[in-house]
Amino acid sequence: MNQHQTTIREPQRNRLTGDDWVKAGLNMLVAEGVDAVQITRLAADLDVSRGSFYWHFDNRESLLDAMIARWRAANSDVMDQTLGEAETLTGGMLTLFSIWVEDERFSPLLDQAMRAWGRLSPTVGEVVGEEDDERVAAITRFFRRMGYESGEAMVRARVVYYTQIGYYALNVEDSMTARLDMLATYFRIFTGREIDEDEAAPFRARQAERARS
Amino acid sequence: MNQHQTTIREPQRNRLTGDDWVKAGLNMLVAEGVDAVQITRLAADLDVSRGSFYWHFDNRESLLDAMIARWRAANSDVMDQTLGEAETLTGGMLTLFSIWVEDERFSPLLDQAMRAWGRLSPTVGEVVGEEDDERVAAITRFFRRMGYESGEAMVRARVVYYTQIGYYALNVEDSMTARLDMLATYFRIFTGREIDEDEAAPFRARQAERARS
DNA sequence: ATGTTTCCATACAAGCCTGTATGGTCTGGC
DNA sequence: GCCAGACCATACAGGCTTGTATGGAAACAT
Repeated sequence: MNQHQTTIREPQRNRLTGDDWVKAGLNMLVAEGVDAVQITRLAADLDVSRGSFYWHFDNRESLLDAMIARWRAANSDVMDQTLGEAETLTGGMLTLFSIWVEDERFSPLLDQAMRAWGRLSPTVGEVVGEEDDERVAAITRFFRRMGYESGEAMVRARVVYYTQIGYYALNVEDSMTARLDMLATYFRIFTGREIDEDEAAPFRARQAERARS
Repeated sequence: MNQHQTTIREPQRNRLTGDDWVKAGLNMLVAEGVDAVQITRLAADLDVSRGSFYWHFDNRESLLDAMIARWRAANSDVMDQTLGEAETLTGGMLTLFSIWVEDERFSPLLDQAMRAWGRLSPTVGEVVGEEDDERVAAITRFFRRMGYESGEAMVRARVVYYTQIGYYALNVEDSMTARLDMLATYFRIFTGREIDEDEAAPFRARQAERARS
């Protein structure tokens, strides 16, 4: 700890940081959309007055900008890093499935909310689009490493990623057992090959366990 | 354009029906989301005063209800009817692709807007969910007719439909030639079989023609 | 042509949200 | 102890939207 220099103070118990407002904003974005991200409502949620907000931010616009930056920073390279370690086709695909259901850095709900926002805001749409492109590129590289021809790798990456997006866009809710029953079929469609059940066994066990808690 | 000496009584045929307001509402929904569907803004678009609106509708809520009903009615059974006529696997898949790009009854943009709305409104979400289920069921029946086993037919239907949804959710924009280049690959992934190029030739020609206009 | 119905314009009263202005309170360094 | 700065509360002005009330004009029947 520094002694004579001014140090960055720890957030006080009762006081807020700018990031608290950003997190509250993202929560509100997920729950009710951008238009519901209002200073008045966030202040009520945080149990504080609007006066606090205008100390941390210039205006509502700057809060929205901070929310965008936070999402982008949290998501960047997650898929690329995770997929980069995959050594087998089955392992990589299971990793891909896992990201959406159990990776802490990934939030499908926030993803969806950002996408809905991006549909109406060109600047947000651009950020989301870049992120999407990076993810598809990461999956494409994975398929290439697994020996797929360039064009096919790209189309397969798209089908996999778009299906995931569509899955959440449609708010599909089927049970974990139903999902695991379809696992081999999804794998066959996505890859054109058969899943390695020996390698999939731990994944199945882990997901079944997760479903119980 | 003064109107001082005008005894030329124009027919004033610009009177509106309730459906005009509904259509304007849907346009606004697509362009800027539900929260932008405001009586004041629609009145400005229709070049009329808000007084008109409150003659056709009780309040904003009833307009939104009418918008939902109109979307549902326009979409109902479209996919089922169109796919029901398909005799071959290639024919059916091409029909499926066509619906999204050239069927007048189908509007992917409105679809997307309704989905974004449904994310925030439970009642709308339920309507959209029912429509989605019907469409997936229609595609599943098609795959079954083409000889796929029941479980596989359902999963393939999902992959096809979710991919379409994801495709639009991501605002993908690639050229028609690029799309046609990937056609055979998409077909192979979706169906697990090879496309009948003889049957696909007219489709390719028609799409290439559409791209020029 | 005349009265009734249909459709629209205008004015007004609420309510909500933003941004600013200003003053209060808590915290840490000196 | 005291002071400066970080943090927050309160009050106010301006803008925008909804819904209602009410009068007027066009269309249509009789």
